[in-house]
Amino acid sequence: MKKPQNTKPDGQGQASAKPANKKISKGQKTRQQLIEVAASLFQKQGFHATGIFDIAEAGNLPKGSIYYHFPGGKEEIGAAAVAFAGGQIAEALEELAGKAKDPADLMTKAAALLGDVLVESDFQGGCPVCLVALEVAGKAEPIRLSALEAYARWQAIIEKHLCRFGMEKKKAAAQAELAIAAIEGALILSQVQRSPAPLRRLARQLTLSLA
Amino acid sequence: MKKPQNTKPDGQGQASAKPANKKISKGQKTRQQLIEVAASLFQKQGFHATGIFDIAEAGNLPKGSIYYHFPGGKEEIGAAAVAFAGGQIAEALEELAGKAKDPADLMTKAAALLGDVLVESDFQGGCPVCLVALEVAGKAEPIRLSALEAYARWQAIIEKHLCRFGMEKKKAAAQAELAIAAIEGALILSQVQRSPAPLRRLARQLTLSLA
DNA sequence: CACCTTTTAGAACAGCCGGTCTATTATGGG
DNA sequence: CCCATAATAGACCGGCTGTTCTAAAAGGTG
Repeated sequence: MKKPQNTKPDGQGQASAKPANKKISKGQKTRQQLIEVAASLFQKQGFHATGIFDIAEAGNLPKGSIYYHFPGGKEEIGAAAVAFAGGQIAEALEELAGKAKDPADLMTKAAALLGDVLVESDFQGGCPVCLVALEVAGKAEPIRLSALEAYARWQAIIEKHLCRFGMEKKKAAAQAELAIAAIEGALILSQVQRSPAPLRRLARQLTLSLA
Repeated sequence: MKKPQNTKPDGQGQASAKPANKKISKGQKTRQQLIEVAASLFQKQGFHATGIFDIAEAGNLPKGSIYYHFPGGKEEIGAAAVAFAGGQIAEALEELAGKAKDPADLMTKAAALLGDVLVESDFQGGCPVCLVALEVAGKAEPIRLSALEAYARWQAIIEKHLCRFGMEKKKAAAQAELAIAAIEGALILSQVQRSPAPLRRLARQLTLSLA
């Protein structure tokens, strides 16, 4: 985790002079693609087991070029990937929350979704936010912050949903936090057991405490 | 993860001929010590971020000697460390279960214990079982099995405790699984938030669903 | 087309990692 | 006290890692 500095694309570069942002300069597109493949790799293999080379290869780029898009190195990629993955899950959760007919339904559907992803990936696709955040705990603040935001957002979505079905705000917040923790934990159990059963059972059990 | 082979201490060596097991051959003691320091390092830094050298150093041994005690290399150390850490937590849990005046009390005390460990380690000491297991998911079966056993044991302890307080077996099993998942998840939230609050709130919330 | 910027290519590097090997030193039963 | 064995010491290796650097190509605007 050194501190390199390139002929910088400004990180999120808003202020280039001449041939700049009409829409999204090719570089931003490449950067986004790299974030996506990185998120996928981190989810399956974890942060430390995924090399810069792996990410570059998956993005069809020589590994040296990675540092053009991410001057901050692996840490910057990690933070971006966690933020992206967290956002993806938030979006999925929001969609489910919109369609669910009640909180119990939401829990069941969310657990089912995570279980499906897990099974389809041969139990490699757990929660990327959790895995990466724990791996670098205390060593990469930007990554922690990305994870923090992801969890807050998920919790807010569930909390809002609970409120919508008549739960008072205070209780909803606590229940939402329990739901996030329980699902996260059940995902781990499912991964370790190589079975979606824990996730399924948890949804049922969580539902009971919601009644 | 290669497959080395030494002039073997038989892994758990029961069958040496001449100068063998009166009590615990010094080697077994060293091995145990290595497992303990490895477990501690894995808990704080994770599996991949912890080098063989780190473990050797912490055990006051040159790194080459590690392979005398663990012919299976890092994977064997990992499996042993996870099993050990899992056992330690199980023992602590059993002690708490013995002293707790009811299930709610057990949850509260368990969460408090984990929270204390977390805070004292500057939020580096999460759950080693979870972290290591996720890091090597799909790549080191022995480690997965160690984690599996740990979770099963924890769950059994809680289940038994719930039964002791009058819950029917089936429901107790489901509640115990929820408790494990929720605590595990809350530990992650606490670590990411750098605050023991999630763990504390979860214990309260879990208690409600127990009533 | 000319020209400056953005972006990619790919080599190079120092350092570390897991693992192996052999020589040496403790250990402890006979 | 002897001697086989257990255990430690420490050098060594090939390979990989994150990172840096410079040169070339692509891109797009005037």
